[in-house]
Amino acid sequence: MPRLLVVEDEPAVRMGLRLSLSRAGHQVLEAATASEAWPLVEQADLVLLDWMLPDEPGVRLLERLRSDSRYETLPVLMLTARSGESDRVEGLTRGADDYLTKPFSTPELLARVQALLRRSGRSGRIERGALVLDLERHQAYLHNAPLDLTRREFDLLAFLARHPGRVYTREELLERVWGQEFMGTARTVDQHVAQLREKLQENSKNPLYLETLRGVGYRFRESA
Amino acid sequence: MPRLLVVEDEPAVRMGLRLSLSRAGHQVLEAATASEAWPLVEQADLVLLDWMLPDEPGVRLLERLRSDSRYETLPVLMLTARSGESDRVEGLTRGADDYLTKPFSTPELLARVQALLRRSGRSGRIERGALVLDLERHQAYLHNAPLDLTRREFDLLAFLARHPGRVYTREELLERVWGQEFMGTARTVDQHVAQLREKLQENSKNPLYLETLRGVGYRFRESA
DNA sequence: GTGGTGCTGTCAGGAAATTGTCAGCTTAGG
DNA sequence: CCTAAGCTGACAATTTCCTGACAGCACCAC
Repeated sequence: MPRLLVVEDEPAVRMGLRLSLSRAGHQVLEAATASEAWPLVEQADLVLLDWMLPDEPGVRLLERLRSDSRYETLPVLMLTARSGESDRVEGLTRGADDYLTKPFSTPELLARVQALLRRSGRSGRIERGALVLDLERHQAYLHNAPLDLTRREFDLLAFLARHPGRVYTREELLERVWGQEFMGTARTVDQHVAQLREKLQENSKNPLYLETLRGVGYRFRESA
Repeated sequence: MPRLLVVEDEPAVRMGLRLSLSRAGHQVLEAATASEAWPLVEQADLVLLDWMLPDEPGVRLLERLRSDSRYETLPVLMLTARSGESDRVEGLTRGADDYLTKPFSTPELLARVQALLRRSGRSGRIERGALVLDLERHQAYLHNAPLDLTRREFDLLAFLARHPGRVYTREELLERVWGQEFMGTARTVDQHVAQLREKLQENSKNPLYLETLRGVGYRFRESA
């Protein structure tokens, strides 16, 4: 399920967006300001960004995103109350992927969101070599054969596969995949990695996908 | 273990922060004033900075940090009792990375601290000539070829490479890389330096990266 | 120079830490 | 009540880490 980050200071507008988007099957993260938004960006598949924010202009945040290699390709949909052509041009030249002028209709919003997600390839499909993860269906495929993964297994694999090469400690994984409320041991992660490795038919000593970094954590192998 | 520097003059608030943060697995350094804080900054991975301090405004300290090349990228989380928008804007424009308005909840505090630490660790890429350290991937490269470093080796190298030219005694290195709880010999450092030198293919007599300062300690060679 | 002194480089074995794996317990859902 | 998933503790297999010993070198005094 794609995660959308709504950055909008007006509570009423934000709620409206949340309702429309979550009803359409998206997961919605919210921020009222640019500074609130920044830490959440990492988890987002698409950002809906208001032009005017209390702390800094939306375009400034947009610039920061574009200058960060991690977010270069993250789709950003600008929202604005103004309908002036100049803003539109400015937003797009600064790196916004699309543009929506308030007030806008819900179908139009959803259509553009869908289009952007599809375009960015984040619509819920991660492909890493012979491994394909369909996030919408919660279904993994290996060499085009469906894999029978449990929820945790799938979530863990999807999380790691989202950022190949990046190492995550067990604690980070517990927090991000299990959730902050999880109160168990870090070794739980190992167990699920082992389970995944078996289903992915890989050897822990010579892994195709899930690498162990002794003393650090796990990472999804970078193919290139 | 990340080290957080709490700069806050109210003893009660400071204690609260210390408890919350240390319980979350962070190491906490404390300062009641800006002048107390300054010498501790060097040891910190993140600074939690109160807006108002007895000797000088927090933003002034923030400015000093930002104008020092060593601390340009050090994450700073501003704390303030005021909820006024102007302060928020001022703090962020002057270089704070995030912002928290008192009173704040512990989960929110921890979440923001986590996010900042993650971010600062990720953006970290240290390049020193043919040697590249990718902190995000926990992977070192020499002439673009990946190096197989253990955790300690990588941590030690990363620490030294972070401040080229600066000498560290064995005791300092043990404290910063191994942690305060380490109770061993200082010679342990030598062993790891030797290990690193071998993997970096360098001669201890004519080192490219890791220099010995007899009677003092080690330092990463300044290329320029 | 020469010799002494202290510091550093190096080696190898044992200690310690980390991870893989297994089996069993608990829980949620049907 | 049954099944599957999730989690944990225990143990084994590795790997990493650390230490003590010794050799070698730099620096100093003479």
